[in-house]
Amino acid sequence: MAGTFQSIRGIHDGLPAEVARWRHIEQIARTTFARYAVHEVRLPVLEPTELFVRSIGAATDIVSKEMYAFVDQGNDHICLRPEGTAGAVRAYLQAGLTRAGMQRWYYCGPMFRRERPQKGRLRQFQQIGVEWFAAPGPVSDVEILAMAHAFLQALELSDLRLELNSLGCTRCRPAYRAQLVEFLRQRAEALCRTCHERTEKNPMRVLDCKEPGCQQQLQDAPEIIDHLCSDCATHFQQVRTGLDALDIAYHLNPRIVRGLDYYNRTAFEFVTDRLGAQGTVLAGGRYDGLVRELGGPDTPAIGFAAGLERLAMLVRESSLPTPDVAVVALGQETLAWSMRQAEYLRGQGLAVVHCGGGGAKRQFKIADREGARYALIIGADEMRQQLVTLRDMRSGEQRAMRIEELPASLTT
RNA sequence: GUGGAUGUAGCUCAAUGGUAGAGCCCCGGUUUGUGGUACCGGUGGUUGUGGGUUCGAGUCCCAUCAUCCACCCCA
Repeated sequence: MAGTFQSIRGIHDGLPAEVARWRHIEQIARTTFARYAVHEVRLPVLEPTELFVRSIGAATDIVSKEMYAFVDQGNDHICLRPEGTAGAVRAYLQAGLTRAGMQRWYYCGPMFRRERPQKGRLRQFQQIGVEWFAAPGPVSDVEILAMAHAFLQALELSDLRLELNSLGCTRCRPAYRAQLVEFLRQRAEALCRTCHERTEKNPMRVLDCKEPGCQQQLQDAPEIIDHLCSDCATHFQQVRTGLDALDIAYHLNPRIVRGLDYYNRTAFEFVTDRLGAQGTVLAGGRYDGLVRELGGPDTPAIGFAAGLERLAMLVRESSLPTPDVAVVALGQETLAWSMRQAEYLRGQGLAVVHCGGGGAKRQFKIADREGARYALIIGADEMRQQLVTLRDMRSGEQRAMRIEELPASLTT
């Protein structure tokens, strides 16, 4: 269509068929999360830019080149949120909830990252996110994983696998990191160009490089799992024991690296092979240091985010609800009365469309296309007798009745 | 940000450099009170956009925009 407006690149419309799928997923999230006593929050889409610089990390791709950040008319530096966790922590602190005990939150809403679009990657996308604050022990890790698992199960998503890792903490990670960098530098010759950059910027990323040549070099690379401090090792072991107790299968993947700086200890991803290169459908982990980093007290926390559009690509076709009744008004003089009957039925809780009057054939075609279960035929004859004719659009059976009888006669 | 593929009717797609077509959808008719089948007819296009080459461009060239796929990154 030349000359018409187009949505911004990578920002798509949610049309009815797609939204039906989203609603289905959201509804399952709500019912699943409710069983874990998790409560919904609705947080701003606009946040101070600095919030993400401080939380996600200035060096990350998200902050350094993907944020929709701008200066507004009042000279404030604000941005469209690229993810949900930082805003949730900000709200948690702003509301003074640090002494209110464990907070279990979920949210659903749009996030924004200015990336190159591709399958499963949009510039505006929706996340269903969960954040638990003041959630210290491995029990929280296990339970939030169990909840994510239950959510995906309820969606009847098959061939998803859970990959699990521990990223260590500020005590054990630096030493490991130094050891890894040392290892990588020794092999720098054999590594690809991007891995050279990663060695300096984010060495753990080198581990999941897709170059076969790099992977070959990395076979005996040191893995964080083997270098956890005793607290982290114990924590991780307890998480694994808990998952086993709940019969939740997982693969240890020592090479999972969470992209955002604030993660520590437990990191996890639910992954599918059905989505091409963007196979992570739900991912998260522990971020014990973030609340403090943003000015609050030491507060252990854990969370995850699921990509709504990615989930929607995996969920089987969901159909739009169709009307119960389509009103066919025959003859100009019946129009007003027919609209009153339609309103009456809507008042009785039925979904009703009016076919707009005019030719009978045209209106029945509309009733058919709308997928209405019944047609309600109102002609001059019916109106004179204060009756309506109900036609079953599948069987073709018709029956005249008073409008008040109609709702009860549909119950089958 | 890098690379590759693709843009023709609402949709899916045709058209050796020589008058832009089909199927589906839509609208109408055969049936002025009966849909989903059938038959008949009809609407609908600056060929994504802007340049260039040519007597002539949907077709060749350049640029640009968008979509898709991959890298990168991530949900």
